[in-house]
Amino acid sequence: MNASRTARERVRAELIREITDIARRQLATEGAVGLSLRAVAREMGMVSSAIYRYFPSRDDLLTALIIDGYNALGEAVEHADAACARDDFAGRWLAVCRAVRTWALAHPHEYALLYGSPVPGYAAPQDTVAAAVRDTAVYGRIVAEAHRAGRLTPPPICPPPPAIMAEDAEVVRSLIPDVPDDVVTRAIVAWTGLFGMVSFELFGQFNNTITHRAELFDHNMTCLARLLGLPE
Amino acid sequence: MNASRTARERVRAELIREITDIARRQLATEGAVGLSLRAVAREMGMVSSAIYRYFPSRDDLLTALIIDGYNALGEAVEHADAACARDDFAGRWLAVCRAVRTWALAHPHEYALLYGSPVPGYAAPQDTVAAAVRDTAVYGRIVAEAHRAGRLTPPPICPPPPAIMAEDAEVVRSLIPDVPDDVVTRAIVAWTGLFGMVSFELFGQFNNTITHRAELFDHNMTCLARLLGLPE
DNA sequence: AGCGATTAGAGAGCAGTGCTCTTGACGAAT
DNA sequence: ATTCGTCAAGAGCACTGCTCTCTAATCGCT
Repeated sequence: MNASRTARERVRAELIREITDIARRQLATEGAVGLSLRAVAREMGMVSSAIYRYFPSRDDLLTALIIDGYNALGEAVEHADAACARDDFAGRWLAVCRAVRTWALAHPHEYALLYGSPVPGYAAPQDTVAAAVRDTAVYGRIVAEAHRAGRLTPPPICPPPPAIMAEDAEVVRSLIPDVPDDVVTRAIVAWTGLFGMVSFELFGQFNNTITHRAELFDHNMTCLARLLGLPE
Repeated sequence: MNASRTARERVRAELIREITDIARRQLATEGAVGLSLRAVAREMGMVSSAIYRYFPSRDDLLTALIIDGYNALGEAVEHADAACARDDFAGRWLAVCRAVRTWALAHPHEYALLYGSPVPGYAAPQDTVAAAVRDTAVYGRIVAEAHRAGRLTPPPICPPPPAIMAEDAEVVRSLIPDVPDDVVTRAIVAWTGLFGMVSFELFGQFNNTITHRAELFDHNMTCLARLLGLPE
């Protein structure tokens, strides 16, 4: 009985996989608003209403794609970090930044789904936040390890963070353990700077303006690394 | 004859204004994807097809809203800058940053239209880029004036910008005149950092994580100002 | 003042969407 | 062998952007 149940479950899981695959392909070509359940069904040779057996609504399909996207980006970031020497903290940071940019350029619509304007009326369920921190954790680990190794020497240019932010830092601390508050705030500056840069490039803010984007990206990420206090 | 022509033109302009007003209100409540020409027509007591006399397509209406948005943001930024002492460059930068954030929080959907994921299949026409640089010009002016006044003393932490970027800097130079390349690249770091921060807050990346957002924002913008080399 | 040309609005209609409900068939457990 | 839950299918609702045709009003000019 158990075997038969899993047989049914298996074909069900296979169908869900196929649906998300087709949906991801559609997302890549048409974007999030062009994602159509009917089109997915058509491509599968199903009738549209049958899809609702597997995803109760379009938003649920979007949620699945979002989680997949966070995991794909997280994986790319983890690989980039793993390929570096552990004590080359600046190199790890730059590798992580490049991995984010490369993945985003390769999957622009998925990136937009993760870091672009939220789809109105769509509230990201709690499932997504777990996947969302995957890449952030990598990069928090780099900062934390650099700090622990005594290799974090931030230039004395930032004002001390307001005391009120200690609580927030508390929440963030699970991602960047055992670092002082001012390291946390600098890390947030670098973090938002990274994604601000990638988003600007991807969302067209550099059009007609900046052409040597890879070079500028590397340079700016290095500036942020210095602000963070990463060595070299 | 001129008067009568303008009579017709006037009612036409009035209707266009009314359409964009209703559309903007709809945008504010429903978001860009919820913007419906039929709903606008319904609210105006018109039939849907009549709208097409004024906006040949939904994208054209969106374009009008985008241009209006850039101008509204630009105006807010200009006002914030104008309220500061001309030689208080750090104060002007922070005021501009706050103006962007305040405007974005007050008009989240419009901000998303300007700086969020681009609507797929929608290519921003050239008209929008002219309006888009309005706020950027303000902020480039602050940096340029600080540099000209000899008040720009960037900390020696950034590597020199790659020579290849000189051409890009050339293009940007109209917005930040008469500054060396490394000032331009630092300015881009600060610029992307500002919008990266605002976008993260608005697009939900700080949810369940950072609560004292105004304080963190001010602090981080000050860090970026120091990186830029703005005094005080 | 009146006539021809231009413009505005109304309505029907097409193709597409997300989603719901009902119907009939199949396979598994009793 | 029969009951029961699952599944695909189809019809249908309300909505979208957009195009067409037709009518009525308005404007410019003689």
